[in-house]
Amino acid sequence: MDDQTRMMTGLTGLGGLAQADVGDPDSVRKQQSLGQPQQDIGDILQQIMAITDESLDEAQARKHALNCHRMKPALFSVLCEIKEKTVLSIRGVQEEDPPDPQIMRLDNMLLAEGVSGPEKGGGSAAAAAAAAAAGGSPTDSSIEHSDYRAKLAQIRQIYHSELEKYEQACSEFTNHVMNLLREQSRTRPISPKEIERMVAIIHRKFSSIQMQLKQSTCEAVMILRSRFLDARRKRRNFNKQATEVLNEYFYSHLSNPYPSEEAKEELAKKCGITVSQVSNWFGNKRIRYKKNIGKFQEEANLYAVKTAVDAANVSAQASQANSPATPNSGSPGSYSLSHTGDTYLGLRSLNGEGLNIAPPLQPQANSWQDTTNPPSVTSPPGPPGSVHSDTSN
DNA sequence: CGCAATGATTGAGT
DNA sequence: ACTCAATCATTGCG
Repeated sequence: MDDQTRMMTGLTGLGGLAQADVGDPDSVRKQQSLGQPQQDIGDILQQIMAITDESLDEAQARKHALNCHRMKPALFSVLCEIKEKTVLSIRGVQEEDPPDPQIMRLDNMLLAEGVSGPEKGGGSAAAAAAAAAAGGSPTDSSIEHSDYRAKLAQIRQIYHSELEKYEQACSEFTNHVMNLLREQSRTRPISPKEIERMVAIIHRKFSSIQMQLKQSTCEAVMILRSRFLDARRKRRNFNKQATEVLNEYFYSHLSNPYPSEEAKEELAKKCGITVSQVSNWFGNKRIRYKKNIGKFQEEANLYAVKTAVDAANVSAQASQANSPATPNSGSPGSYSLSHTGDTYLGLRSLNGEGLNIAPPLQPQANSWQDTTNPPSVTSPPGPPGSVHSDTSN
């Protein structure tokens, strides 16, 4: 619209034949037959109104006539001239097309979920991770697994077919517009740049539609995930052996039950769970132990005995190998032998598995539970004392 | 079914 | 980044 008005004003300002013949047909009529302006205007209106009723052939004929009009080249050059003056303002409008961060986020997520990536690649990886996190029976999880995969595949299929549809529609529409513009470029100057710009506009419109598709696909995947893979829903108790290993470590480091990263990895490997599961376990254990020490008394004693026996076995073997070695042998843990509650009997060789990488012992007994825990009423003599007394026999 | 146990998550604090 | 504390959601037992 803006272009058109500019052209018109430009034409009227030029004067001469070009204006009279082509730019303003009304004035032509005025010049030729001033006597009957009313009727001429009526004619023109009639023609304009009739345009929509014309058949395609008639329209083509009219177009052809216009293209062959003797003044057409003149009009064209005038239009070019006008364009020359206005082209700068057009140029300023374009640009600004960095990859939309939101669409990138969606793309990344779809890729990560295996919806938009290569077949089955990401999906199985995510599912495998979920299975590992579940840590439960493999048969059970693999059933859910395939269920999840089937649903994911369904989503993927819908996504792809929709995407294809959009892309097809987009290219069809773009082609249509380009043809239209090319056709029009015979009568008015349209640079390839402008066609490009128009195409970019169309693509932007379509990509916003595409983003909606991606967004809803993401939502669907999220729902599916929460339905199938939410760890809370799929919680499995750790197996007995794993719990035992974790408890052994916990009670043998009772004064400082904070396994280092290495220790966590070791424990994770031994238990067949992930490091973060080990962290979770220790977090839960610490808080629950602290909350009700009395309740865990029995457990603590049990593991104290267990560890003591293990340690005794190990030390027996060790003393066979190098008998003169002192029991303490300068280990930082050994000084707390008396009453820290840690490392019963000061023997930290825990199964000889290399788990003795625990952080340095704290001189104060169980300082980790001192924060909000007033000497609990429920805990009789405190765990360390009883642990020690039990094992020392 | 109710309940305790338990693994995971979340939000605040450091 | 890690821990704590509270909480959620599930499991397993009586």
